[in-house]
Amino acid sequence: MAIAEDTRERILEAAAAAFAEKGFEAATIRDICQRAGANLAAVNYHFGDKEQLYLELIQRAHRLREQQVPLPHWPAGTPAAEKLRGFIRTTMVRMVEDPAPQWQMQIMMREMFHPTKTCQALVQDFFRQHFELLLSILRELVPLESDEKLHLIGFSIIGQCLHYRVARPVVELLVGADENAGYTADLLAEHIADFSLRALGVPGRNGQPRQEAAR
Amino acid sequence: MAIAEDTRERILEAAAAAFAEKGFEAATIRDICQRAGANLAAVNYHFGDKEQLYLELIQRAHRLREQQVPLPHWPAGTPAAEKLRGFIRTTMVRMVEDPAPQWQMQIMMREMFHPTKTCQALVQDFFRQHFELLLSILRELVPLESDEKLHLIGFSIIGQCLHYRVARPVVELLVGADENAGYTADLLAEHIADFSLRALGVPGRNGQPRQEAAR
DNA sequence: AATCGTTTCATACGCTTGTTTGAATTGATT
DNA sequence: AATCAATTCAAACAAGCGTATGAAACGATT
Repeated sequence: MAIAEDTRERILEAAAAAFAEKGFEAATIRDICQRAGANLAAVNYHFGDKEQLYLELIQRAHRLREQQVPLPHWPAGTPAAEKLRGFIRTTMVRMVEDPAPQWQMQIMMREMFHPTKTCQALVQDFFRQHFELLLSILRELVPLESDEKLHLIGFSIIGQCLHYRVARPVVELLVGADENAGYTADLLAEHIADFSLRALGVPGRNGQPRQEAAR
Repeated sequence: MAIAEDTRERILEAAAAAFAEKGFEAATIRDICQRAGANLAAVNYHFGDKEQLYLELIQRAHRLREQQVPLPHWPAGTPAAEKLRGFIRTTMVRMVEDPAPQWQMQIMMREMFHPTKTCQALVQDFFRQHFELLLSILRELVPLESDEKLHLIGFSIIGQCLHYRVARPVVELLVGADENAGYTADLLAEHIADFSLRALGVPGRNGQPRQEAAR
């Protein structure tokens, strides 16, 4: 019983790594079971089949995301610009950092771009949650813009963040390994926030710095 | 002879579609040959094996890109801001529009994010070319910034563009099918250019419009 | 100590994949 | 009309995949 739960857990761990690395079809049950030190038939016994194993993993990823890197929640009166900075920072931590095993975000991404019917709903509201929060901040920040314009602005911000997850190999190739190594969540988040707030015509933290700032 | 060249060509066409849709491993030779109306063994006969067929396709994509949507070239004295607008517009056309069969960009992308050793070099300088051009424009636009900062700015711009290729399913899901249908290369390019130029502190076309602009 | 439900294991089945092979077909050249 | 290289074809191959099965091993309960 205790042992059973144990191999179940080991399989989930191994599957997480495998699915994140190679995707659903490319990852093989044989590889997963070998990494988990379990028998080939273990997946069938504990989960039924490959797809249900994957489904359970997605649900787990969804749950863990919320616990480990919750979306920020601000006290009333927080300036909208500060909220945007917080939002971007949280997003970047989720994108590039490794506080929890990073297979979670990796799988959510893969699931979004190559959807599996089984868990569309789950992944959908994961992204919708983020987007709605971002929109509410933007509405506060530039109340005069139309909804359509706000959507575009939202994508401009998300696009900047996503780039460092989705195109990381390209980034490293273009700036070199050293500079790439310095791209921490904090550094990137600050740049993206500065860039975006300026684009929105919101003055920087100390009046309007920049020009001449970095060297 | 003439017939042989013909099936060779048909296979290349079919393979382009298949690889772009499903990627290298997921696309099957059987499917490709069926679409091409050729025998299963035709790939082996004309190309040797699956990988060499893929390689030939990448080379072709690389060549065609240059011909069909060349990077813009400006007369001396063109304002840097105008160059940036042109660069972004060209990029967006390559990203979302379908002037040539769009498998070309699709395959280049896939090759970048899931590299195949065989054609790293080819794909690398495809991206490097773009990036260097963008950097040269930015240097002209904000000459006071350091190279590191320029890299970040470059990624902010590319990230915004890439988003509409890489995350298009998410985009459609978040704004609905109607609004998504209105996202032409022109519309998106103009937004991204406005957004980015403002972020760089470069005044818009007519002084400093925006706020109250779109409705 | 014997029993019984739970979990592991080795093995095999059916299917799809990329690749190979040797015969059939074709179309131009002699 | 005969010949011959180039091309097509049906069929088969080994290898890998997800899944299914029935026997073995295990642990708690009687």
